[in-house]
Amino acid sequence: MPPTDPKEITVQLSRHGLRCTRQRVALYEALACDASHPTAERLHECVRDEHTGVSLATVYNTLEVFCRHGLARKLSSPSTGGAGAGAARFDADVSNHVHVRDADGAVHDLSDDVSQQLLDRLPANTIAGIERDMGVTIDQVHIELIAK
Amino acid sequence: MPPTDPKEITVQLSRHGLRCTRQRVALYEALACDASHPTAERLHECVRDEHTGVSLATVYNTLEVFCRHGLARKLSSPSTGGAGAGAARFDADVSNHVHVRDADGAVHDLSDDVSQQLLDRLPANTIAGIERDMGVTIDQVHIELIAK
DNA sequence: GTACGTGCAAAATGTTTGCATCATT
DNA sequence: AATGATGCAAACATTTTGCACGTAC
Repeated sequence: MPPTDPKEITVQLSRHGLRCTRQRVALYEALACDASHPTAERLHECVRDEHTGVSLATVYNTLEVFCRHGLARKLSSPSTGGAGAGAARFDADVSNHVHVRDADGAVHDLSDDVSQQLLDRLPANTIAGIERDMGVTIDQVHIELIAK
Repeated sequence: MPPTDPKEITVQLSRHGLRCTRQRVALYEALACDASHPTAERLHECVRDEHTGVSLATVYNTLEVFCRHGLARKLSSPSTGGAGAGAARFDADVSNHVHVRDADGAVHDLSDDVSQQLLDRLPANTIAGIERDMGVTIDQVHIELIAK
């Protein structure tokens, strides 16, 4: 669970060697408080009201910084069924958890315990075999359930 | 396994009520023969050489048609780690299979049997519980292994 | 004081649409 | 012949970048 308290957010940013600006704290707070996996545009709307205003470019740049430091995650974009890309969605919860995409394309989190129920079932030896065969190291496992 | 033979492709298009144009057959063939989950741009390069040329707009439009008819699937876009979007990637294999995204962002398929080993482990009763609790019907399960 | 963050606007990238023309059925 | 597909160019949406200014450290 990511911190939603400005003080804790400040601590977390400092710990990663990031400067604690009003904008960054506000942006992180908006992201952490919004369970709907907001787009950059949506976050921009949230943080521009309060404070002196944050530009959309800064929202994008700062989200990239957050992602690079493991403070946020960019979700794969909605498969609209068509070829459209749509806007990227972001999540302050970087723990391994399972997503459910409903028929409208909205993404919901599964609770931690249900996520674990699914993730725990993946056999470690099969994963190890994949790592060996492909010469990679598996870092994360993404599971997404698609509703129709 | 999607058909790669022009004759079979023609049959498949007809079966879905789609017209069999040179461009569509060429595009489907290029998609089915390319295991690297090509982007629209990449497919455009493949099919423009042969034949009289295909425009990029037609590639996008046709891919959308394929997706709508269940003949192709659009993959969720690469999580570059940054905030960048990148181009959508497409796959003619619409069966449930597992993807491995390597450190460079390239997407590889797992073989059918290994995919099944992973997918079969997901407990049906947990899925059923999710469907009940969220009021949805799970249509597909996407698993993606992210390498670092 | 310095190095880094921000805002703005412009560019780069990726995708969709309108419309005239052409080809499959 | 009629319906639907295509090509082109232009519109559109999303994301990134360059540069001048401001601010946390």
